[in-house]
Amino acid sequence: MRVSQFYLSTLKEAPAEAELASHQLMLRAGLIRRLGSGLYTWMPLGLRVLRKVENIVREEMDASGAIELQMPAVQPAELWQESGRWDQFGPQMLKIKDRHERDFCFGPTHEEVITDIARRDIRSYRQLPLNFYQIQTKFRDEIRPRFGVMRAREFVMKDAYSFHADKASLSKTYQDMYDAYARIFTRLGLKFRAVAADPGAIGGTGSHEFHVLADSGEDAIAFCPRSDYAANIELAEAVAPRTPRTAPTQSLEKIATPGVRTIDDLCRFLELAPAQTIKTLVYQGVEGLVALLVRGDHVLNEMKASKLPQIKTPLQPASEEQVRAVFSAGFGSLGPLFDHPTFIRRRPLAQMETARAKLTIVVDRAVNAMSDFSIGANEDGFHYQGVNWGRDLPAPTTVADIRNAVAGDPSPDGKGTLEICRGIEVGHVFQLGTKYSEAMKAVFLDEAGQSRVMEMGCYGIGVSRIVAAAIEQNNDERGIIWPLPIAPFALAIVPIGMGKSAAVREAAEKLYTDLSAAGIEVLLDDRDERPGVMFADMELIGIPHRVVIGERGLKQGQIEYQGRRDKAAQPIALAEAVAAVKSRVCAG
RNA sequence: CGGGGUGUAGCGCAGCCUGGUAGCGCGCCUGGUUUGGGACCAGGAUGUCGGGAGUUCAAAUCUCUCCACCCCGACCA
Repeated sequence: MRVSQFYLSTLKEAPAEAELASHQLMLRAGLIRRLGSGLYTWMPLGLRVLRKVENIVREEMDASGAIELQMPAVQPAELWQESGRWDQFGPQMLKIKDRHERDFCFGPTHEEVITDIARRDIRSYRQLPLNFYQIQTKFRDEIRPRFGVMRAREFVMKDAYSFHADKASLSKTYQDMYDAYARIFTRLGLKFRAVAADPGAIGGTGSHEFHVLADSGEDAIAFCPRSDYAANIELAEAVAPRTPRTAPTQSLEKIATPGVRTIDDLCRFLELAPAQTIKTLVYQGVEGLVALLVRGDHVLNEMKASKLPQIKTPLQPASEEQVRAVFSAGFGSLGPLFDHPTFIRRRPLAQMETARAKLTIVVDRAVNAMSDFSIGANEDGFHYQGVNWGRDLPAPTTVADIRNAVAGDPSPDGKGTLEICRGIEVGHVFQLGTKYSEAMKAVFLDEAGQSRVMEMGCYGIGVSRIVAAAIEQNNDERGIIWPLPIAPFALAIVPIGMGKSAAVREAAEKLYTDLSAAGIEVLLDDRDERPGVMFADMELIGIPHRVVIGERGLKQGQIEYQGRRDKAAQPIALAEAVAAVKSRVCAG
């Protein structure tokens, strides 16, 4: 490709709307242009990258035995009403009406459509298993689209859905997909990690996410460097501390803490470490309120909390009024000392009793192991210090894992200590089970002639997100550094003064022709711009390999080669240029 | 949805407080000189100052309202 016949539109300055490196670079390099919130045009250069990602995904899906099809982006409401998700999916789904006022949605996902296909087409166990996939545009009306195509509303996704006669077959395909995903992200040249994940809203049993590792990632991953344990922080088990509760050394003391509202305030006021305090978080329970006790330096895990049998779903914090009615204190001075004689002063006991009787207290494992800690006194402006379970108040009866794991926690597999890193979720595999096939009556006849519900799996890859994630992981102050497999071009030829010098022009043209014929994707910068402009552009758009041809070198029969990550250029004899460049490009 | 911020030429911004009819850099166009790291000289084009309403002799500037976009939050009591 010649630059003069292509379309490059680079920007010197990043548009103010972009914060993240990949977003800024995608705009500056002219890969994408924004149309509206979460809506992007893929410009020619960006589209080349997107297609490369798609093709790698397609090749590996095909190789794994999946079969490509394409479903409509617009889907009738009836299917979604049948699965129960028309209302359940919520405002993320873009609902539209046709001219007859019939309801449709722009598909946020395709379980319903594919299950409809399966129930119409598949009759016998002999037809199973099957794994269909498509690469297609989805629309999800995100609560807050951001970071360009990283979290866009309209985006390209590879989604696959498998159908099985039994769970064993589902497990096998699930494993096949897991392996295919590992191959895909390896081929894309990305540093990634597969992590155990929560099946979430889509439902089902087993689930893994694939994350591209990047500090700017929106997800936190807990992993153990000494084993293969890795899980999304939402799921990672926070086990009890290695050291059990120690005997009390301090005496109980009630302290006036005027104006103290947060754990930070408390620690400053009492000169304590947050790990010596307990925060009391109050939520709506199935019956009455539920107090969740988490160590001051820990973070409540909402997903774990919402799964507690005592908690009313969806997880909803108690109001200040509700809290006051039970604890006789407001936020900032709450604590668990329910049987302590100093508990509750301000209100008549009778009024308290009913609400109090219904209160449940759930204690995190780490809290259970604490001694000599500090908590709210259930009286505005007062805290207790030197509190100990079993002495000042009863030992906790309900202990559960309700917090996020943190770096330094013991690994749940017992093989070391957890570390935390951040990642961008680019793939997710689920074992759905029969959630959709049952709701939509996708059945088949087994060997015995019995009608049975199909087992299902589903497998997604965020194709457009991968482009952003790849940049997030591969860039420097000059711009993008594409991994070769997804680079829009493998090699840039930069001729210097080609308008003036016939020798430069001829050498550049010949090299362009020869290298193209050798199967290399070459971008020839034939704009006759000043060298600095061409260098800056080729670096910004991230072409992995570059050859510079100038009169200066040609006089010695030489051209220059420089890899995008190299510090300096190295001379190459013009006579051997094709072979020399080809070997470098093929080396990666 | 809550909080904060921004909207002025294609991009980045100043001007707004203190009202007098719009400017800078980059980019773009023409001509010339340049050509190994985002050139230089000369000339030039481009704005319903986000929309609407109001105040005023006069509004980019003040007031109201709507819209769009960005950031943070929507666990941390």
